[in-house]
Amino acid sequence: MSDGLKDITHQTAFKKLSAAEMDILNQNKTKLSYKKNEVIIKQGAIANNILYGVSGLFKLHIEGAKKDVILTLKKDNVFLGLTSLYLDKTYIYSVTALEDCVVDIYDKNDFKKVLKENVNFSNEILMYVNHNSAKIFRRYLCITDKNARGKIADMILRMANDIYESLTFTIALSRQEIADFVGLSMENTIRILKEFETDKLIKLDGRSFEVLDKAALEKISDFG
Amino acid sequence: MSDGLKDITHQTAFKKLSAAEMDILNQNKTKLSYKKNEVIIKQGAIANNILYGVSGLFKLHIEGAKKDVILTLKKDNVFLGLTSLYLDKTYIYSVTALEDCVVDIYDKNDFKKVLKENVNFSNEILMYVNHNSAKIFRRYLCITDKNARGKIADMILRMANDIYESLTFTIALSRQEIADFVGLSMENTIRILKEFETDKLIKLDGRSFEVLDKAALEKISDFG
DNA sequence: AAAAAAAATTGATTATTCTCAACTTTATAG
DNA sequence: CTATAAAGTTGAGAATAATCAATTTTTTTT
Repeated sequence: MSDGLKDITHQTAFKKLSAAEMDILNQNKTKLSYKKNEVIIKQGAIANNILYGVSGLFKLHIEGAKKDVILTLKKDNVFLGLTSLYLDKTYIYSVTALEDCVVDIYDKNDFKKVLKENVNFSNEILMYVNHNSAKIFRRYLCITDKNARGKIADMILRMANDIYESLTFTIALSRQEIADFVGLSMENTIRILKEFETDKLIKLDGRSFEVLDKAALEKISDFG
Repeated sequence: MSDGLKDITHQTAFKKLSAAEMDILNQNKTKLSYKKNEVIIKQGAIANNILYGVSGLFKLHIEGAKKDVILTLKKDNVFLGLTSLYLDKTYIYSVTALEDCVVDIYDKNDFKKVLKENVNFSNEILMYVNHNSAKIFRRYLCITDKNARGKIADMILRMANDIYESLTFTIALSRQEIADFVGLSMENTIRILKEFETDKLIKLDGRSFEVLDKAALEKISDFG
């Protein structure tokens, strides 16, 4: 189940930069703190910035006609909003803080300037964007190929393996957000979670999760 | 409905290269023809190459546990397999010819070499990968947010607007492939197509489609 | 051109998931 | 610490989509 889904940190990109190039990035840099549930990037807003998540947990999501769809979660030391680098005038997804967090905000044009100067930096960024694509491809497969139980099992494993890196974790997502993440109704999501608990696959207490039978969850994720 | 989903051609990337850099790419280049339905890139194979689709129509798809999931279709003058550039040892999706086609095959290491040398080329490639991400995000939203009728309406509009650029077209996909594209069962896919025909939204004759009421399809796509 | 195979279609049934409504628990505000 | 709001839970019924089976049409092969 660890098909390279864990986010790679983006710290190494900055190491490719000279002092002068860092100065270009830093001249218009702002550091901001956001509280839990605050919107950091608003879908549809003019994309003037590239953000770097210094600490915290981030939710990337698109507001659909009927649902809010969570594309992915991202931890600290990752770029946010890279997709709008060359492409769009506006951000194509929103980013919301799932925990209190700190974000460095760079000017997009400064960013582009450095990208045009430093090929190693550029290639590093290319690698991250590549990585994001691969991640979303796998998410796409998951949501299309799996039934509801498989989706929930996959979500639990992803949280344990990639986000919290522990079989015991307190999830930052509400039940509604879990539903938005897996693309199911909240009621169905809750029912399946309870079912997993009854079957002794997990232990639940509000938002605290404990994976009791990882092998069984993997089986459900793979074949469900 | 034209939210920048139409593929941008990748021709301009080559214009950024010097003669010497083109030589690097061309030294190990092969030009191959594929017949309709031939597999060009096989998911899971060692990713030694970057491909450039010269002519034809390409299907990018992932073989899931139960279903074959079509990620996207691509026309001529686009790179194929870029996602495996820095990331994976193996291709994460398959590419199959939907029409007879011609493909230039580049060595991945030559490609990387040029990327490391030429920042303009690198930025151009970054733009394409960006663009692909945006496309798949929208597909992800579509498949999660829309009901079956909405998905089919969206598919028809995508074909008309982005792939065939005409309200009248002969689709290269079988009914099963249309189902794989929208993530529905083949039977349900057929039923909804027939329903649209009965409702005078489209005219169907085997694989030939004619969009009769685009506005209505857009409404179904947006609200369905 | 006939036979065989593949693809497309249709109907009936089953399974899955969603929606709605009521209710309980937890969190927040005064 | 009570009142109020928000989040989480449960059950019943409706809606949606999948599956299975049979049949027709189209395509390919001989």
